[in-house]
Amino acid sequence: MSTARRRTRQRAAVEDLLTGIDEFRTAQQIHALLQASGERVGLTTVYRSLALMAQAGQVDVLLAEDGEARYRACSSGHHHHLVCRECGSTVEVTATPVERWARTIAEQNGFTDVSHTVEIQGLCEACSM
Amino acid sequence: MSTARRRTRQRAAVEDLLTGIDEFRTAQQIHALLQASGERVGLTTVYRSLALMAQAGQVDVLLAEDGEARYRACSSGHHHHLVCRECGSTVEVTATPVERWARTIAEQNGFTDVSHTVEIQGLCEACSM
DNA sequence: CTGTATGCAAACATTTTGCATAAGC
DNA sequence: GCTTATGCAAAATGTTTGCATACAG
Repeated sequence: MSTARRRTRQRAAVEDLLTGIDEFRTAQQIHALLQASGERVGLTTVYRSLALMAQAGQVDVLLAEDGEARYRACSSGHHHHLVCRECGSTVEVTATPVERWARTIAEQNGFTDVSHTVEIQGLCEACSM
Repeated sequence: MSTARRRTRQRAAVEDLLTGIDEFRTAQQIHALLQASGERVGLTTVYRSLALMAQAGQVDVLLAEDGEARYRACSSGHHHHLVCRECGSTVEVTATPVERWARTIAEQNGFTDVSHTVEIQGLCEACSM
């Protein structure tokens, strides 16, 4: 039953790349970056590694408006993102007041088993110049 | 330059169907429902109609975790949704405190031109029984 | 009549899967 | 050596587009 994860070159490559970037990147971008840096990793493997990491909570997944998923290495624990529309750079933020608000609203409407999605988009300082 | 929208049978069919439902539905579901009700409308047209309506603010679009877009006729004006994970039924909510919070957080981090995404998921009363 | 709308089929893009091979433990 | 991981090619999915035809104004 234990997932018995194996440490392979390609898996490590994905992890290493991801920890070196603090912006959200698509699976295909990550694949391209690996190729560019000389690592030979199949696109399939990139997808599979990202899926595993996401499940393990090692990366955060964001669904963009064009339906493409974007990945980023993130601190564990519950948090939300302030993302730059232009360059994809990210600030992790906590939203304690929002958490409370969400729960209250949900309860008032008879909803249970509540979760939520909060995200702020904008232009970061560098990109707004 | 004016878009000169034309009133066609199929366009009306999509609008009518949508106003009769208060749950989020995918384009393909909408297409299937139209077929089932005897209306002959191409899937392409459904997509095109929904895109137009979304642009005009007549429907709200939601991107699900599986990358599928979901549509729903909505009140105009800025609002957010409390959605049932199970049946897709929806309650529109306003989030004034959250708006303020989002703006503040963004400003504190030097972000401008701010927008946000807020959504609450849960199980509605009917589905939690 | 002129130009927008439709619908089919084909194109597209992203992600997933089947299966044989390679490799970790 | 048993089992998981990889990688290619092919499939699956959701959506968009080219183009000839139909129809609204």
